[in-house]
Parts: sequence; structure tokens; C-alpha cells
Amino acid sequence: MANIRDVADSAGVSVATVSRALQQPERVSPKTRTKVMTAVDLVGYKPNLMAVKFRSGKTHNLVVLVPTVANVFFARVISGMQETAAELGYSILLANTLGNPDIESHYAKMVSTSQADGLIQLRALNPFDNSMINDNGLLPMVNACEVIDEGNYPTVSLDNRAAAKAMTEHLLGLGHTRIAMIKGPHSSPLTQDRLLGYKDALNDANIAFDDSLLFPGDFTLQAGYNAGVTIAQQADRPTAVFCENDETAIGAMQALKQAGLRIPEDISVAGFDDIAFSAFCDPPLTTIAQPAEEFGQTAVSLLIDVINGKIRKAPKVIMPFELIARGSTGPARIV
Amino acid sequence: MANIRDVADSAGVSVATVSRALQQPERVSPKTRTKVMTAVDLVGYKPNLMAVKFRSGKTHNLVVLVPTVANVFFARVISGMQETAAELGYSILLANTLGNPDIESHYAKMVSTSQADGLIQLRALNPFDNSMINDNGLLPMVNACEVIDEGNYPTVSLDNRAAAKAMTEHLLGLGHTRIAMIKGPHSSPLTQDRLLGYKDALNDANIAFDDSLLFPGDFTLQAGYNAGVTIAQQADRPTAVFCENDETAIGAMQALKQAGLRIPEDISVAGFDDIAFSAFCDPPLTTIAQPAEEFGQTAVSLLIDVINGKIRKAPKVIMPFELIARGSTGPARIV
DNA sequence: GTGAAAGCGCTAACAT
DNA sequence: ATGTTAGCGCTTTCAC
Repeated sequence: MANIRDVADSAGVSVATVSRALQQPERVSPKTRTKVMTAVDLVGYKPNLMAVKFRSGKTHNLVVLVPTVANVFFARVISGMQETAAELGYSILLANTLGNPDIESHYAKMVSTSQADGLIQLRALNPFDNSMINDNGLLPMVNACEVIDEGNYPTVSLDNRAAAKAMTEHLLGLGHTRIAMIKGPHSSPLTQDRLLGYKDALNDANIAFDDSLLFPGDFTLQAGYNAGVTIAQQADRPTAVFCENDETAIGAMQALKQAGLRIPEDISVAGFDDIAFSAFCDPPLTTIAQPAEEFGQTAVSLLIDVINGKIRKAPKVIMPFELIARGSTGPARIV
Repeated sequence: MANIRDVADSAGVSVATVSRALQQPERVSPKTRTKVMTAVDLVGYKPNLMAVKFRSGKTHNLVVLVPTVANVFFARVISGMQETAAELGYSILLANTLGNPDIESHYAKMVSTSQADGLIQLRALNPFDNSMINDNGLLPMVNACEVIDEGNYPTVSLDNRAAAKAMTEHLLGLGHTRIAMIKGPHSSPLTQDRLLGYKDALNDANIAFDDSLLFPGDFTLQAGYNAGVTIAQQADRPTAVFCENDETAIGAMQALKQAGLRIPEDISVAGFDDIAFSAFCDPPLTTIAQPAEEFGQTAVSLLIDVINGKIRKAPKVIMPFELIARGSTGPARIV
């Protein structure tokens, strides 16, 4: 493979001139520049970016840790990241971690071993062992979507508590008083926040919180289905089910319908995330929309600021949400 | 950041010994090894892998070009890739290309600029300009899932024609004779192959092919929905709809149900891919299952063989499929 | 078993 | 505007 030396020889200039002609064309005479470019084509030169990045100490790579790329919401976040990264001259190295700490730390090591300049974590977990703190006292990382509020790094998140409160109020407004909630994984802070929002709304409405209306889940279709089966069988059945994500809601709807219940006439169902499938289920799902692409854009631009030392203290960005009312929620059935 | 020199000084040995102690421990005396490891901990040494990879010329990185990571099928393929890559000591650098040739070539350049050893392409498109052919006459790439049958690289694909034929025969076996097909994107070879399989089955059954039963699509929910609307309005409505992927089928079912048709009593619907949502739609979708994880595993292991020169000519691997019959297909309504 | 030294391909002072 | 040269951090002969 041709290297910079070959180009220099072919063009009859020094390697420094070739490097300059390629990196800072304005610092080279037009004539020399042409000579160099011709030589580049002639010898088929492709710069060894491994050498460039090694030498310059800047990789312009960003590692992104995604619990699962299969999640349609994350996919939109990733699109936003790629857009901003491309604009700012960075590459995104996506790591599908499956929530596996080994895979996470494997990719996190790309930062500590100088293969990437920084990292974006979409889980509420700091993948660095420590000792990675930079001059500003910040870790070269941003925590987005599911965030944890400690640590020296910026976060980008939704006000999950307010969003869950808004959805609960939507259901209360339709006359529901027994509202079940199918939760996300225990370990997820999202679950805590959304539960708090649910409680806030009940509290404001002077309705006592009843923890027998809480059902476990893990954000999967199957978990939603299982919870739906249980709910359908209950003697004193709730009239509405608020699910912590859309997959859960879609699974739950399936179970409720199979049990012969009509949605929303017999029972209302609400989700969270507004994934593409939600507009195409039967009935279409009422849910909370998040500005997914903007999560990604914001996370990337914050991370690059951290890397370049433009940020001294870690901002905690809150993104807006929107309640999308569709056919899966309706007035409570008068008992 | 501590480097190998610091470790050598701290341990009182040469840098060569440190390198050996880390890379080929057996070539160093146990006593020295301990000294080195202690020094490593002491100074907090993390090898600069950019330097290692630059020096050794092997990055142990594989770029994977995915049209969209949001596709649940691709997500499973990616999991399979990561598993095998991890076993063989490689990292996967995932690129969500959104089918954008600019993004594709940007990431493909990671191979030509020595940032990755090879590439896996999940679209039927060679992202290399040329001139990347190695000593065996092979490109350092593998084309999986949606493949194109030209070029000097291994491919891993399904026998889409046979699978589509099997699904069409399933519908014919249920008594359907007017079977609509909602297609994928024109540009995709998948679409051609699946259409051929559909025609094969009709042909075997002595049913004339009717191209008014073909509807355009692009693998999205919305396209399926649009086609479904059209189909529901037809005077001489088909009794079955075969969709080229599950998203299309789910979108189509939505439209058909909204038009008052019962599935499968009034019209059967079949998909392709067996994504997770398919088991949870209403009714659950009859579809073709593909061994997604194995696609990924096979692709990675083939690519590594190519990189290491273990393969002289490009194998064309065909993976098996399975027809999953669920509730969305049933006997044709007697007219 | 260990050390000295060369050099991977490139960038960035510094010199001209 | 261009050339010379010294490394970036590491691996790998080649001596000893």
C-alpha cells in the first residue's frame, strides 16, 4: 500500500509538503498542490488513518453504548447522533451491549486505550473503572436517555416523572380511578421516575395509591403479555393500564384482547415512547413521544464539547415530551 | 497517561521486556513478569491500542454496514456477529447507514484507511471503489442477508426464492387462488427473488400470474398500510396477501381490519422475517423465520478467514428458513 | 531471558 | 513556500 513517502517521491516534494497539501491546502502553493494531488492519484495513496490518529492523539471516534439496537426508540437516537457527528467530523462506533457489562467495558476500553475520544452511554451506568477524568474534572462521556444523576458528566434525559404524571392525568381525566401500571426493569431509574409521576398524579387527584395495581415487567412484548393475562383475570379489574413502554403496551393489549376485553371500551391502555408500531396497532396506542433524534444530537454535541475542554461543569439537559392521544384510551366504563 | 516507557522504568527493565511480558508472557521469566505486572498497576498503564494497531498493521476491527439498526431482524444478526467476533478477538464497529451511500463510503473508508481489517455489508452493494483486492483476489468483505451474486467476496443469504415459494404454497394449500403480493423496494434483490418464488408456486399450481395482484412497498409499516387500503377497496378482492416482510404485513393488517375485514376469515395475511412483534399482533402473523443470529456468526467467521488469507475463493452460503404458521392465514373463503 | 535499536506512517516544530 | 528532522508508543529483529 502506497504511503506518504511514495507520494512525496512521485511528486518530487518532501513528505511534509504532502502532509500539508492534504491537511492545510492553503499553506501550499497551488502549483505544488496540483503536483501532489496528481501523485496521490497516480500511486493510489490512502492515508493510514491509524497512523494519523495515533500521531495526532485525536481519533475523532465516539463510542456509543446501546443496550440494544433493536429498540426502535434507540435507533432514532442513533440517527440523531450520526447526523451531528458527521457534521462535526466524528465517527460513531456503535456498540450493541445487550446490557452485558463485559461488552460494555470492552467497548469502554476503546476510550481508555486511545481508540476513541469519548463515549455516550444510553444506560444508567458508568462503564469507566475511574482514572479517566480529564483536566476539567469531567469524564469523557455523556449519559443520555436513561440517566443516573451522579458523576462528572453531562446527562440528557426526559422529565420522566412529569411525563408519567401527564399520562396518568390523561387517564384520570377520562374517569379512570383504578389505573394499573406495568413497570420496567427494577434496575432502571426510568421505572422509579415514571412510578413517581404516576403517584404524583394520583396524589393530586386524592386517589390512594394501591400497590396491588403495580405489575412487574422488563420492557418486552412478552412481559407485557404476561401482565395483561394477569390483569384480565383480576376480580376487581382496573379500567386502565399504563405501561412504561410501548412494547409492554402492545404485549398487554394482545393479552387483554385475547381475554375478550375491548380496548378502550372495557379497558384503556397507554404506552410510552411512541415507537413506529404504536401507530399501527389495533387500536392505535396512546403514548408519550420523545424527541429521540434530538437526544442523540444533543448528546454528541455535548460530548464533543467535553472532549475539547469547552465545558467546565456537567450540564443536565432535560428534553421535552408530548402526549399523543390515540384510540387505545377512552372514557372509563361506568361500573 | 503512562506509557510503556514508564512501566519499564518503574519495573527496572527494558521496554521490550514489558512488551513481551504483556504479549507473550511465556517468553519472560515468572519473576520479571511479576515485576512488570506490579509496575503496570503502579503507574496505571493502559496500552495505547492506536499505537499497537498502527504498529502491528492489524486493527482487529470489523466494520458492519447496516441499512438500519432499527430493523429487528438486523438487530438479531448483529448479536450473532458480536458473539463470534468476541470469541475470535475482534471488535465490531456498527454503522447505521440508513441506506445512504455517503455514510456507507465513509465507513467503508475505515477499511481502506487501515482503521479496520474488513467489512460486512448487509445491503446488496459493494461499498468499495475497487483497488482493495487482497492477495487471494478477494475483497476484505462479506455480503450477508441481502446479497448480490457478483464480486470476489463471500455471501451469506437465504434461499429467498424457495422460501417465498413455500409460503405461496402454504396459501395455495389453504385454497387461495387470488394471492396478492406487497413487494419490497425495487432496488432490492430480495424483492426479485421472492417474486420469483411466488411465481414458481403459482406456476406449479397452474395458476396464471396476474400482475394486478402486485402492490408496491418499501418494507415499512406505512407502505403496508397504504397497500392494505388499496387491496381492501378492490372489487375482485384477493383472498390472501403475501407481504415481503413483517412490517409490511402488520401495516396491511391494520388497514384491512379498519376496512372491516376479518383476518383470516375474510382475508389471509402472511409476512416474512418473523420479527418479535409478529407473534404479538392481532392475529399473530404467519411468516418465514430466518436464522438471524447464524447469519451474523457465519458472516463474521467468513470475513476473518478472508482477512487471514485462509480462503481462496468466495463461498456462497445459503441459510435455511422455516415457515411459521400462525393465526393470520386460514382457509380461503368459499365465494 | 533480556536489552538495544530500528522503524511502522505520519505530523509538527524548526530551519531555510 | 518548502524541506529536515524528531518523535508519537509500540513491536520486533538482532545481539548478548
